[in-house]
Amino acid sequence: MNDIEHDIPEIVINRLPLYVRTLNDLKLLNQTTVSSEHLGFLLQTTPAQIRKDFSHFGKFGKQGRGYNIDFLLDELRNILNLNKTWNTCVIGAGKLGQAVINYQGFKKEGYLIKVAFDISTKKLSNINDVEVRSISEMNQYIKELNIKIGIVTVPSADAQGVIDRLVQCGIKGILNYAPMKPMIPNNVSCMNIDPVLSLQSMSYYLDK
Amino acid sequence: MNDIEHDIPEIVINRLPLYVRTLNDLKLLNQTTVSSEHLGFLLQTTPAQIRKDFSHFGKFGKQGRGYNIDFLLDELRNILNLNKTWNTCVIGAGKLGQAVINYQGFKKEGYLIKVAFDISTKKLSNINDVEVRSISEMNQYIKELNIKIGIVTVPSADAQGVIDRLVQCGIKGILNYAPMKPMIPNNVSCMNIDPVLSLQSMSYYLDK
DNA sequence: ACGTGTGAATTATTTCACAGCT
DNA sequence: AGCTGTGAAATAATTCACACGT
Repeated sequence: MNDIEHDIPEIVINRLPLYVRTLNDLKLLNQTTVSSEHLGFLLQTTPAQIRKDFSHFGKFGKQGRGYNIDFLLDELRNILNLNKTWNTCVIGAGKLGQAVINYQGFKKEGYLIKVAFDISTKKLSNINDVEVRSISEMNQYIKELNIKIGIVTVPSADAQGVIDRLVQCGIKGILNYAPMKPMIPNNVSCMNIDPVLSLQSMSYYLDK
Repeated sequence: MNDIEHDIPEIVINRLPLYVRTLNDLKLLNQTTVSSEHLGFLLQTTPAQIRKDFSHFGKFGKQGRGYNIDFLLDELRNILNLNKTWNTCVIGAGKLGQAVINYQGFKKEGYLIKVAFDISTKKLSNINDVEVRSISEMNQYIKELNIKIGIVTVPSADAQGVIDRLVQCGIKGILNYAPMKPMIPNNVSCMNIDPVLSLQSMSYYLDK
């Protein structure tokens, strides 16, 4: 390959955040360099895979010396567009939505929950400093607050409708907590979080 | 292939719960049969993949007629060991742990949270009818209550220690909410839930 | 001597395409 | 006519292995 690589496999993209996370950990331990061997050990993967993954984007290492952690981190964060903050909103202010809003892990990584929406006008209030607005005001808020990511925490039956509206509002990414597979246009990306599916996959192995 | 197939790819196992979920949805709509074509449409995958996935386990369909939903569901649920309930425990009774305990989706699918553990003796009490016990009593409770799955909701720094203890207590499956990749012996299975990783992968596509 | 970057080889996964049953 | 189950073919992903720079 020569310069800029096109159409990188999704499976590779999905591993990059793991590298970022582990490099952050190493940095906190005052490490300055790391080899693909060591990174592979920490992530229980092969050095070859790590080097191959990086090779899609450029040459980040030094032969005989490994990778400079600060440099590699910055490169990976740039590739993933993490060197900026992203404005998000939560749709569904029930128990799950409240838990998501109260979770501090998003903000820590630059994903800011700017507003929440719910159909019920009863629970219009604040959750952990996040205003809860009527779902009818979605379009206005998403545009005014430059929100690019929607976090869906409504019941399964309502999720497709909510997602359709989000897409119409110009949302570019959806994190879907509803246990269903939404239909999404292919200029919008979507990741699904369903711990029950994980438990069910796991159950296959539990009797072995 | 002939009778019982060995060593089925994990990627296949991970898709089975999606089929189960969708078949349940169809059942609620009073459908009695489904083709791989239709199931593929609902899950945005190819009919060939679905048929190939099933073929690892047997012949569940009828040529020219598709699959009987009740029959297929029962077969898939048996393969995944879902036709029973699983006892679980939650380790970490902080905000995240409380949210997990309050989430009704686990019980609905047969994953029963029988007890929670925490180091802090201050918060020893009940969360949604689930007793919170000291982490020092873990071994005793896991054995007495026949708990096979541990749901880890402690901070990242404590997770490996907790997981090591769970493994020593004979736990067979771990659902890990801590944002780290634990070291696990290979007779124990582990699935990780980290919504931040999903957002970070998604961010790659948001500028495209 | 160490460890990256990368073509080539290997292995895994998906898709094709069609014989055969209902 | 419709649709499964499955070998064969095609594509994708991983791993090997080594030339080469530090």
